[in-house]
Amino acid sequence: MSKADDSLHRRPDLRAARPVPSLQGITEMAARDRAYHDLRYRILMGRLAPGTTLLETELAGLLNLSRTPVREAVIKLAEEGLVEVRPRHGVTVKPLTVKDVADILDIFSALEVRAVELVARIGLPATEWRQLERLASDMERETARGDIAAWSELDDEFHAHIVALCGNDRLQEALGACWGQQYRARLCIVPLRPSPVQSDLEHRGILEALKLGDSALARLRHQQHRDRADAQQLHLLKSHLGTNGMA
Amino acid sequence: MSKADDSLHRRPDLRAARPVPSLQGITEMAARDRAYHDLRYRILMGRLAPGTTLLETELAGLLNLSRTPVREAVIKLAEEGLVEVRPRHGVTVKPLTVKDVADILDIFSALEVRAVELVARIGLPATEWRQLERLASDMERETARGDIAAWSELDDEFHAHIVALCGNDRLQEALGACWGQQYRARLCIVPLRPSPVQSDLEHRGILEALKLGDSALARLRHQQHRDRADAQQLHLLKSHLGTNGMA
DNA sequence: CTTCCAGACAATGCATACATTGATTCAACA
DNA sequence: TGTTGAATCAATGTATGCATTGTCTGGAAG
Repeated sequence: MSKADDSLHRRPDLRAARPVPSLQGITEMAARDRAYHDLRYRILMGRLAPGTTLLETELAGLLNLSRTPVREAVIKLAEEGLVEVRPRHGVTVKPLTVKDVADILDIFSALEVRAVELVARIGLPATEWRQLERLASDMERETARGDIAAWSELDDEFHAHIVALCGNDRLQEALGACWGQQYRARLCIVPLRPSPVQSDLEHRGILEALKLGDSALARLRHQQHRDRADAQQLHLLKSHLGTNGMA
Repeated sequence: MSKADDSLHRRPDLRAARPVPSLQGITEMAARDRAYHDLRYRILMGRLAPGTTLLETELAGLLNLSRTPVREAVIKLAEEGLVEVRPRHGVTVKPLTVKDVADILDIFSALEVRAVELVARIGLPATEWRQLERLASDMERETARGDIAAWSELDDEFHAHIVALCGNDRLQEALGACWGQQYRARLCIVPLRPSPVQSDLEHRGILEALKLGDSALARLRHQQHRDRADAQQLHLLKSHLGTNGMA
């Protein structure tokens, strides 16, 4: 049995829940994964703009690899919904329409609400609860300072941390995939966001429900949190970008 | 624009929601997809028993293909959770533990409830409603006749049909993946199932809520339906198979 | 007898070669 | 001038070859 296997079930693995781009230690990975992470990173960060079309050969050249691992990476990205492969036209970085984001958020929301419900049912270890409290406080501090970007990072971490405790690896992984898809949309509305006072309040409410172990309450509160936050996100997207494709 | 593209948004595509194994027209597919569908079929139908381990080369020989398309198919199956690849030990058909099934059903349930809610919100076209009514009636007939297998098929179709109307392709696709994963578990408890009178009643209730366009009611009823049905399925699995891996 | 090390072997991961097939262009005919 | 057809070309999908690397076995030493 490998080390990776048993470590998987001891501490919550944040990376699985938070596929926020990161390229550390990318050199020691297999070529296929390097290609995957590299391309994903470029797409999510906007360095590969939506609509960009490249041939498999060009991608291989770009990454200094042969077509085989690049191809496998591209297939994975396509299944994840980040690119589209049209058999003789190359792979295109998918633009996200508002409808796309709405669809993604629908899935994301349904899954995350369930995850929170599960966490409440399992019960939140004291250590984790303290960590989450700390994150909530940090967010409130950033709200006060008006640093929305920092707040947003912490928000990601907060949600991911809860999800990582749900005990359902598949659920966590599915959420990771959704996360990646909505990341670009999230990025581009960060500067437009109003002060997240309401979210901070709701986070406290969710934490309280989790601490109580009241799964129905946690479920309800998180559902409301997401409904409101998603509606806001969609509203911002719609009003500032029209309904066409975008980053 | 290709034919497949616009047809996708006209009529509900049941295949996407119902990845029930089927191998028709498999000869005219690309090798990669042939490999994928063929292997998936064999796994889901139990012709490749859980625990079976094969080398890439052996699989290629089995399907009369080279390693490349087989490899891509295997990667897809692995992402879907049906097989596990251990780098120098071959690919193993994953056994499903009760915990696995519980995890899968958790996701499935969360997503399907959301899908039903969406359908209620969108509104159910009269044509579709009539189709669903017909399916419900057919199920009731099978219940009366005591043909659980036939009932189960219809139940699949009923659920898939509703999901296909939710207007969220990604959601539908995600449900398809879950479906595949729980299929084996479902298969092996079919003969153990009690008469599904309760499900028939609940189906009527869901249809009613859908007809009314009451999304909250639809959501509630479907949630209850799934909770009960899933619990029953898990109970049957647990009591008749122990907690170890199985088909 | 058990454990550790070294060497051989074989499966995979990557690279590359090849064939298929669809797109594009140019020309001819209506 | 517009449309249709064929021919060429190039990108992908598949096959195969090669090198890396992990595993397993056998032997020796503690």
